Amino acid sequence: MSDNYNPKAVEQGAQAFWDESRCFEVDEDESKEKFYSLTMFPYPSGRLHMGHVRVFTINDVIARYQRMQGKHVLQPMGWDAFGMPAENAAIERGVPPAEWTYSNIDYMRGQLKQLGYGYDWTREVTTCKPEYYRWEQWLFTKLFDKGLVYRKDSVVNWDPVDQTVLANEQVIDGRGWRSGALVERREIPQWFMKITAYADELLSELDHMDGWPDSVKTMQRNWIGRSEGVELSFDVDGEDEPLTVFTTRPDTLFGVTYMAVAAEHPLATRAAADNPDLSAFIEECKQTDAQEATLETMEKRGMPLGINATHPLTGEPVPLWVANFVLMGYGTGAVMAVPGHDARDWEFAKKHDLPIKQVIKPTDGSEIDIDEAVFVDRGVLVNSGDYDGMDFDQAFNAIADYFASSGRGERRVNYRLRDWGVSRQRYWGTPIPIIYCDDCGAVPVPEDQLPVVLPEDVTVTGGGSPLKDIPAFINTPCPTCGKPARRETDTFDTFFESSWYYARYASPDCDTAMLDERAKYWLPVDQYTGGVEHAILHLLYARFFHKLMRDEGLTDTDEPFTRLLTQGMVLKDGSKMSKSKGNTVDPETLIDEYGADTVRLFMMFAAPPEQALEWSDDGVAGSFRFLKRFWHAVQEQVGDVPELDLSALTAAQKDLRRKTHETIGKISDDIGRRYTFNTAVAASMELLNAIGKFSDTSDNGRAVVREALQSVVLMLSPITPHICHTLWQALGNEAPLIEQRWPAVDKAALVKDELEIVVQVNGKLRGRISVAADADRESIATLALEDENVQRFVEGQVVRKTIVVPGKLVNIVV
RNA sequence: GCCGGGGUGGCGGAACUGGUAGACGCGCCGGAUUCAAAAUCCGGUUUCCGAAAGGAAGUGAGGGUUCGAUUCCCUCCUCCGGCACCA
Repeated sequence: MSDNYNPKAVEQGAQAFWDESRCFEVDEDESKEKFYSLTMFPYPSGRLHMGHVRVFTINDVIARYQRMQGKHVLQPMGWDAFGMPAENAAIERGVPPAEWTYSNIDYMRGQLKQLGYGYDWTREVTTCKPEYYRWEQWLFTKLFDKGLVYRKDSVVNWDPVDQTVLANEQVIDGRGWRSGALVERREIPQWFMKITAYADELLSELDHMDGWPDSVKTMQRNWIGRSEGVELSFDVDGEDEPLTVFTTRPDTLFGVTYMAVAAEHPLATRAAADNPDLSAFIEECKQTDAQEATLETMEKRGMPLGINATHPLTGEPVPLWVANFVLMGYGTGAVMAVPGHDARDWEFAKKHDLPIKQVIKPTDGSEIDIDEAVFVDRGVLVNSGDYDGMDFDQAFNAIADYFASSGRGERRVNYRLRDWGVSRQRYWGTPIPIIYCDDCGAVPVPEDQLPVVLPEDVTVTGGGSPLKDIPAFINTPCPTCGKPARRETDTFDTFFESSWYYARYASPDCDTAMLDERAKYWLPVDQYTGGVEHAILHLLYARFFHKLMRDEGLTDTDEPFTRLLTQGMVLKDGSKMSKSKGNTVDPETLIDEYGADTVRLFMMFAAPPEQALEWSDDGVAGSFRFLKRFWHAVQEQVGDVPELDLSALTAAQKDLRRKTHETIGKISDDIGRRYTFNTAVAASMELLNAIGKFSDTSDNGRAVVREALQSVVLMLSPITPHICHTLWQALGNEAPLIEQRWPAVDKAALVKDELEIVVQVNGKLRGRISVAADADRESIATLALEDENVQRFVEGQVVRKTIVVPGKLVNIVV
């Protein structure tokens, strides 16, 4: 081995070895236990950023560790290749999106190889290729036949100057990012997937997903938002149809003092017809973007419609209002308002001087002033006619039963989750496989005409999708009747592609079906790693797609990802690294300077994976120094070493062996169970420090050091695989490191004769004592009291209690 | 606004099940080596008092439970992620 650590040579050597031995290419070997380890695939934005390096390293560490446990490991990589940035690049630089995307992929693939990740590149998947997206087009048409997709009007951000639909990201402070015009809400017809049909399963399955973080499961539960309530009807003056609302609080029904409908609601539209003020207000309500955060934080405004509904129990008139915080498309587009017992209704009533009625009183009998403060807790009904005195459950049931029996309402389960709108008015995406015929309506493209290929030779200007200007794409005969018809020009939401790619890695080259039998070997994914920002949308859509594919017979499992790790962001100076902030650090520069192992090591050492990681140039230099020390520590020990003689160990040799095997135990737990790679690295450093302090050059001394060093090389190999590959060879091992098993703990090495016990007086540390490992509580307590410093604090006091925690501490309470 | 997560030395973090707060690393200080510097090696490093032994305080703020709280409970402050068309 060379005298100095030369990362470039070491890394090229190791990577060449892995390439030549094709050790990361895997088949479907039924005799072996499989382990499918996956990261969320990257968008090919141009170059890798530190966030990529972090996820990929975390997952590579897990994959390599599992391989050392004897598992048959699949770790694939691919490209989430459709999306807006390619169109933006096309507008700015005139490069067609396809060309831009493919050249980015080529560059980034090279960067991934430099980092030494153990991918099976034969399974690479690129979502903008027809051989990939044809299968999601196929699935969409299957779901069309099953009634799981439908078309309805839905709200988008409309830029009135550019005459185009904007993504939420393109709306800055309520204005279009290019035109600067105030964005409007506009309704256009779009395709939807019935994810709500799977809401109950998506919710209940979470209870069994032990490998997912509780925080993610909680977020998904809240997102799905199952609630049990009652749907009830209010008659409206001058209308044939009653107004239907859903409420989870039918017990507060007597407290309804007004109702509110969305600006787009037909009742509002009709009332505005001969009321210019109202009409102007409704137009104003539409002058906002379509984001929920905007809606929930903006000033709550409203205006009376001048129409009354009739309270279904009291018969009293209830005024109807139009309000900017009620949205068409959420439920029925109308809500009943109970200002006494709902915070938002209370504020609105205060502002518009609407009556506030108390119909619930606290269970503890205390008095409240409903005019001073809203009361939202469940309680006992008052001012509610026959229902007075009932508690929540009694009132809920009684009122629900009354409405059901009178045919004016029914119990209903409601979800916060809405169906998934998949239409995008953009070019660089999967064409939605639908043909519109004047006679036959919307017709799915037949299987033998798939894929609907996206033309790649286009000019993107930013003024709407270029597909609209390609007659050869649009004009096509109706598959049903053969008459001239038109293709859909919208494309799928890019979440569509990322909802099933994990399955396609199992059957990447299958051209007869979406998935084949190989998928049943590899699925589900055992380990999935990606950013927390995907905790809801991507992970929920992927779970939904898995169930859709299951119901098509393509897989036989219910959930796609067994264990989930959500990693934190990479920050610099306290904020996320981003081009716009100008605080990025280019991984490639660092690889050039220090090598991939240093970058990988720093990433794993600087923070636990789930936390945000604060970038530090000094920290990277420190990681490099450690690898140099590691290199020299091994260099000092190369050459043959005698067999370890366990029967003739000195106390110091026993200590180092104990440290070695304690460390093996700790790191196995840190990497295998806890995923705290930072403490695994720290433990390796401690062991290496212990080796450095050990100066015994006797035969047995050298044997003990060799055992310790070999253990460090093996245990750091998932994190810094290149240097460990080389050091392993340098230590005289014939078989390559990549074929080695994880080291095992020798329990005999862990045995201790004496333990150090901490002595507290009134919970404060006052001394330490050394006791025999098998000492009983009595003798530990006695010994503790004898300690000189302890005596000072106990003297003259009455010992009230002595708590002995075996192996840990004694607390003397005086 | 709603949902989820964080806040510990000068800095990144450790303390896993309520039991020694600050492992490991960075930075800094001192020393060795060197003509000198870099690199490397050794030692120190929460704050305050003390020569030391030792003592007091201390985990965002305030309160509570406990022999004992960074850890559990309540209230609040603050930062980060998500909120359905960024990926």
